[in-house]
Amino acid sequence: MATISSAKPDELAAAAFALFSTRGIAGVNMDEIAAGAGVTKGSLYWHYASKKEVILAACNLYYSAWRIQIAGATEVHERLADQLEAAVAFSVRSCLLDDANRVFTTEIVAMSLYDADVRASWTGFLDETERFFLGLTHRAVGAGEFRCDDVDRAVDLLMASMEGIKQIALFRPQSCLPENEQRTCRRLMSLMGERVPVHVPV
Amino acid sequence: MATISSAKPDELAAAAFALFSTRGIAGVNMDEIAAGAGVTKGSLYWHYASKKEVILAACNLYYSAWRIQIAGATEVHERLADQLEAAVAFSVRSCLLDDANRVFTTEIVAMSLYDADVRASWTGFLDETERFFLGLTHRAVGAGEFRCDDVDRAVDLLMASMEGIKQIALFRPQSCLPENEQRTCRRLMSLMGERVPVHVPV
DNA sequence: ACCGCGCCATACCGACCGGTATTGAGCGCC
DNA sequence: GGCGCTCAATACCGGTCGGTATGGCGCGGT
Repeated sequence: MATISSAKPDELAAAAFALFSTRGIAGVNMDEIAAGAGVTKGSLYWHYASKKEVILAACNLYYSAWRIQIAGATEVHERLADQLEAAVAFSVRSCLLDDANRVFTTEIVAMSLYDADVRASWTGFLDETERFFLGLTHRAVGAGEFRCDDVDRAVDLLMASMEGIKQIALFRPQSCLPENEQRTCRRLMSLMGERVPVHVPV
Repeated sequence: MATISSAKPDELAAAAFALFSTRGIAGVNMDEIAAGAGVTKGSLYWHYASKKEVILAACNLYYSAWRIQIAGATEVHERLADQLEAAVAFSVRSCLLDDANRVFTTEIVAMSLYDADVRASWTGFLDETERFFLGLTHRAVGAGEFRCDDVDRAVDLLMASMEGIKQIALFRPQSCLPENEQRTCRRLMSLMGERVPVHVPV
């Protein structure tokens, strides 16, 4: 058979992420993760030394997916203001509609309360997200496409609001309805600043 | 001895809350909860049928403490705008500085992912909190002390931001510094609307 | 004096789970 | 063919924890 083997750890991490994001981290044991990838626990422990390593690998998988998705959602737009709006819309959608996202991130946050490694991992992701929005907003403002008096304040509030929205959506299912999703996007954008209307030459 | 006994369940719940809020719900077992109240597990199970009942009792204790604290923080002010500002300041402070608050609520939110009873309990608390801020803001606006075009939007964003701030503070210790705490309060208030200056007769 | 009952302690069960020890199958290499 | 490496499967250990069974102790009622 001679499996190339280099992809196996990723396969295992993917199986772990799939289970974690539906049944939670504590709700899944190592036997089930192994079974999800078609192997047994003995093999799983050959690739990862502990459950925590599996969790951190699943985190990295999540971060990679996020990078790809938000890049795909924004890069289709030419104008920077549109990119910013698309990035916010993508984030809101994933907060409100993506149950896997909510389950996984909530568990990771809870785990960060006690585990410094997991906390460091998530801190890195938060930093990356913040840099993304800061950079995009600054560029949109610099290009004269968006008006925002205090970009740092705006992005800070945006980040907090999005985390809060994701959390509260668990308790307010009606906030996940399409019309409320759009309203949430508008509210978040109005919190950021306002678009500069395109100058249409006559 | 003949202990009055009526206070015992609350004592047990208080011991449970103290442990939950420092070491998490999953990190505390029934023996430790009982020991924290000076009894053994047998007694604990005489008062509560399951660990979940203990958890829900600890939740109710938390809600009661919140009611008392936020009432105490606001009622010292005469003007409604001041009350609103004090309520926001209290919430921010408890989000940023109160580790027990963060640990307990994060665990409850994570538990709500899978347990409908816990979720219902926390939903009730969120509703209560929202009603509190909606009512206070509406009254402040009605009394002409505060200007806010869309109270529903403002309170929605406020609730989301506060939950997000509490969560993100775990990963950004510097946001808990006093100067950043005040800045956060100002940002949240600016998100709500603006105070109407007191009319000082000359 | 006796009983019932509220309250508590002791001892224990059974299930679960992370992690390990051990063995073996396939494969490249000499 | 024999050796050694990689990777996988089986069985098992040690410990934890929620929950239960059972018995005891003191008090109030009669």
